[in-house]
Amino acid sequence: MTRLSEYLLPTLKQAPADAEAISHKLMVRAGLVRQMGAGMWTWLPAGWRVHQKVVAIVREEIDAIGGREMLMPVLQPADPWRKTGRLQIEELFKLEDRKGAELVLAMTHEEAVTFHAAQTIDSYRDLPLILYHFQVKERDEPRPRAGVLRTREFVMKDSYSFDRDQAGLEERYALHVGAYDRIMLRTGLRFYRVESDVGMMGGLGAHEYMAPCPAGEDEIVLGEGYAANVEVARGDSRVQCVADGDGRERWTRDGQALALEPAIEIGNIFKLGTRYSEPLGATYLDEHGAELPIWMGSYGIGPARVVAAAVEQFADEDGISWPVALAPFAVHLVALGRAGTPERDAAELLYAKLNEGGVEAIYDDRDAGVGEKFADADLLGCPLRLTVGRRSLESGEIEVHLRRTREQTGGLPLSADAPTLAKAVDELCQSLP
RNA sequence: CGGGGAGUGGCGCAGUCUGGUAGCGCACCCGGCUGGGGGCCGGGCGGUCGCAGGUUCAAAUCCUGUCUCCCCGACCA
Repeated sequence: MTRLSEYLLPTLKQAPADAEAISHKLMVRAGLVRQMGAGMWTWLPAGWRVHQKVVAIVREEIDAIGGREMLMPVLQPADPWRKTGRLQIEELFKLEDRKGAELVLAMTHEEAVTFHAAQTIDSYRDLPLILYHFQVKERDEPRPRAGVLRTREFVMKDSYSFDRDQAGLEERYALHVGAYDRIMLRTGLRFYRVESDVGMMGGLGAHEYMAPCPAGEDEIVLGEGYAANVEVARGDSRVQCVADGDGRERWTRDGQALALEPAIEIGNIFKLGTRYSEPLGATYLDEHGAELPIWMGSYGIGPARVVAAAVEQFADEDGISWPVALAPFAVHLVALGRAGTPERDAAELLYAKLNEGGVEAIYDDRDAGVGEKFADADLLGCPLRLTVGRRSLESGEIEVHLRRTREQTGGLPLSADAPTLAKAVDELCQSLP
């Protein structure tokens, strides 16, 4: 039951002056998030619903490949970080407790999960295994930016795979590629899976999931059947990059023109190998009693970035236009007329029926003008807007407006019962991107 | 970390150059009208001007220090 009159949706006519990125402006204007400090953001009720939509999709797909959800702490002893050599990373928050013991705020959870793997995995019989959690990450970013896109604290789904050898790791990695592909497809985002630099993480391979959008921090190179991040493309012998007269770069692959697009990284997957299991002593005994290091993989996805990328990709001049899978509500019901009027009574009845039918709806029952209500509905960006006013009473129909296309579809009968309404809404949603 | 910009009511801004005790729009509260795209009229509430120190009879305004935030770049395990 979500009546706007009893909700917290602080929409704004003007964006904060210091906001630059589309997602930053719109997410604040639509009442989804508010800032507390540099790189520190609060998710307000409607924004958190969207975030949780992403979380639910991710959870389903990681569960489907056999992931086991758990929860590890953010506050951790410094020791494992010292052992893996990551204690001196500048982005790592370090602190002491009252006794002077060294602690860190985890920026990711390889140390923690490997620490526990060392404790609890003893035999080849315990493998393979996929563990994951949704947990806050803390990073002392030199420069947080663009609203929720680059923050110092954010929730991440990170999963970790454990195998007895490299072949097993390849299998677990392939399972994650499949899960990540399905996750991204389900969100409705436009995305690319690109090979990425393995950097200092070890040379076994990595991919990034990139969502093209104007606020993107990275650049990807795109062609027919080809997508790579810039670093990888530069190392590809078939790819050529020449500067033209204006100092701009022209990319080609086998002579075919490639496009350069800004994108944000919404997920990444790494083959870690024994990078963490060796220093932390995560080993198992094989059939012959030999002690061997566990082969690991690490797989991250940032729901907040998925949300921001969706805003960036589908926004228009009036506000957000969510993909159905991420929308805070499927339906934004607008009631016209004051409380006590017949049209308002009809809206109330419709709202009750939507709830009864299990439709996720936000109901604008405020005593506000039409313009304000429609403007807020456009801003918030729910895929379907249903309007009940005098016209509805005359025609006997609820007006249906599609946010993405601004299409006014044939009305639904006001007299429809709850199951019929739910079915109609569901069918409409399925026809939408 | 380098470069640039900004801190005045919840949001957007003016006032600072040329010191005289804070103003506008929106939002909010009350009353009335209106009711299909941020509507209208009237009446209100709310800010020791980021913080600290200094100069002065007097500081949002001048001086010094400091904190915070934003943008570009570097960075981004």
